[in-house]
Amino acid sequence: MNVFSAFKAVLDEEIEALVEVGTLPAGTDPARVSVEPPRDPEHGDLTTNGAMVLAKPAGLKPRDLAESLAERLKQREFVQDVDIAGPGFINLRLSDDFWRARLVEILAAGESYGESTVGGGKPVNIEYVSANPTGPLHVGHARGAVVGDVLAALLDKAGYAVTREYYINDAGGQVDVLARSAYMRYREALDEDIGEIPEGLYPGDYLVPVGAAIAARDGDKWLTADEAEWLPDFRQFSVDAMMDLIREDLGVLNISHQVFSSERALVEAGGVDAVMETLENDGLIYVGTLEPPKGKLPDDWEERPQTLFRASDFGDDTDRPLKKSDGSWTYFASDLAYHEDKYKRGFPVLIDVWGADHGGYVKRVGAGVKALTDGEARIDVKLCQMVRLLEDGEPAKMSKRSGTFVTLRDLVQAVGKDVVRFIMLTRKNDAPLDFDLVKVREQSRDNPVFYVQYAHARTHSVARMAADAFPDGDFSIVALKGADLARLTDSDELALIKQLAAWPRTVEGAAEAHEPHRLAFYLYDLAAAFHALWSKARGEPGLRFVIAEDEELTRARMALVLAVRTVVASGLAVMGVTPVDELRE
RNA sequence: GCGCCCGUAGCUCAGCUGGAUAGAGCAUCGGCCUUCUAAGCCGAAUGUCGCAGGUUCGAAUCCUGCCGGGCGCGCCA
Repeated sequence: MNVFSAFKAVLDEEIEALVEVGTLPAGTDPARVSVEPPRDPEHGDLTTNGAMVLAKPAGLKPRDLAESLAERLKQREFVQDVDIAGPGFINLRLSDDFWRARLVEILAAGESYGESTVGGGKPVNIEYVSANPTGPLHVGHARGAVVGDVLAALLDKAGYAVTREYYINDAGGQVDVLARSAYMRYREALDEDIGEIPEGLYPGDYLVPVGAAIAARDGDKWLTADEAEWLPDFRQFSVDAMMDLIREDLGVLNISHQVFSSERALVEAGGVDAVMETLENDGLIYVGTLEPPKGKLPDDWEERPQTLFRASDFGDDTDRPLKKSDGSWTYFASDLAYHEDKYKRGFPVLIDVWGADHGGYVKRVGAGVKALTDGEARIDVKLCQMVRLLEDGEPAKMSKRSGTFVTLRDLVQAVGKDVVRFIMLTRKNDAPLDFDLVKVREQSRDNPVFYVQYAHARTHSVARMAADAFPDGDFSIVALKGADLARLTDSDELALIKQLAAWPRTVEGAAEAHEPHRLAFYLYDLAAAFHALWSKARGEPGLRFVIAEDEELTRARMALVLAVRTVVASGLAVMGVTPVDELRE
């Protein structure tokens, strides 16, 4: 239950009632009215701006309208207290029993707590990673991979029908380079001395087994053949091999896409031609000459007419080329076809996760999607900034030979899947991220992964204490749902419950905003509150979770502890991080 | 030159789509271990939310213009 939207519904009923009695005019629209947690908990549990938002169109003073609403809200179930503050905020305080009932709800729901139906089963396509199939994934890809994957899980939890997709860029020139590079390795596998891999080809030794595999399959039949004969075959073979490699890389992060779309397949099936024809018929394609970019002119600039898409009619800064000088489609052309294809496959919401270096591309794709779907589809591009690898504050110098980069696999091997997944979400996607390989192994509050895991482990530690203190006690979740929760009376205990009850709202908010990093911040704050309560008992032994002489009180507090465990586990599950039961070695 | 992103405490960053007195970690200072794991907790101090206008009952948040940083800028993907 999202407490805030639940009470928004209550408020809407009262607004409607005021319309019926004539206090508010007919047609009053409560859409802009919000119910949220106040910034200062002293103000209550919930606050609404309703009186301020609705007063003006109704010709009322905000505080007068607030009075009318407050009178009605006071009558509602669970509302303990209502007051009006500042320019017209209505602050609600809910009964302690209402909050205690959230614990039962949490324990009953288990890890599914926080699931929501706001998505309404709406299909969402999220495309992420989509690295060129020319080699293993590196650290930069890891961020987009995690952001995309967790956003997908988040949307799923919020009730959307999510499809995880990977676009294989296998139609451009770079896969020909890949094929030629594999050919070198093929010759090498047949005992030819190839020397250094020539400039412009991929030197990585991950292509050695590819060359060897082709040699094993085909023998020396390609050695004397012209490039035109062997290239398509080598290209397909090595792209497939690279995609296997990439799938394995993603596997170490526990990421798997449901759909892999091939650019080449799209082009060969005539998908691009079809879309271009559509645009042509709509009068959105013409041959023209673009202005050279102002300021720094490219060295080889020469004016020439091009086939252009009228992107500037749809919000882009300029029109965009669709054909290369050799007559083949530009990447943009096939990307238009690809996005239209996604829309036609039934996705009104498209999310793309890209590296920030592709930022200049966002507008033109948005323009294309707008043109091709009559503005029906919504596209949101999440740009991921750089990841800086550090070692204790200094730029990391993880073993890298010249010409290679730190691979995703190296990173996961160094710190583990869970750490990579968590750390990648400790910043907004559009903020640069420092990933300190030393710090993430520290066991301190400075390391959010540890801190949150410690909270989860501590719930188990406390449970062991309880079992020791009451060898015959039943502290199972089923039993604890029946605990006498009225024994939870400390203000910090109740504050912690309220924080737990904010989880469904956090899920919905993060999902709607497409901001998975909010989960990491929520969990960190929740962990801090739990640790604080635990520590408070150090000074006040009566607050300890386990009270040896009072089993019923212990049971009530264990219900709270298990609820904390449940919500932390629920959050980590969305993040794809495995919770630990114990940290001590 | 143009576009996009960013500018919040000494440092690193949040700020829940416009709400009340702007928050957290690190660092600094002061407390707290015969312990439910001090791998931590509590408290103090810290601000021209880059600058200037505007919209609004209300702006770190939206609009405009500057300043500063990053990324990108026709036939790479």
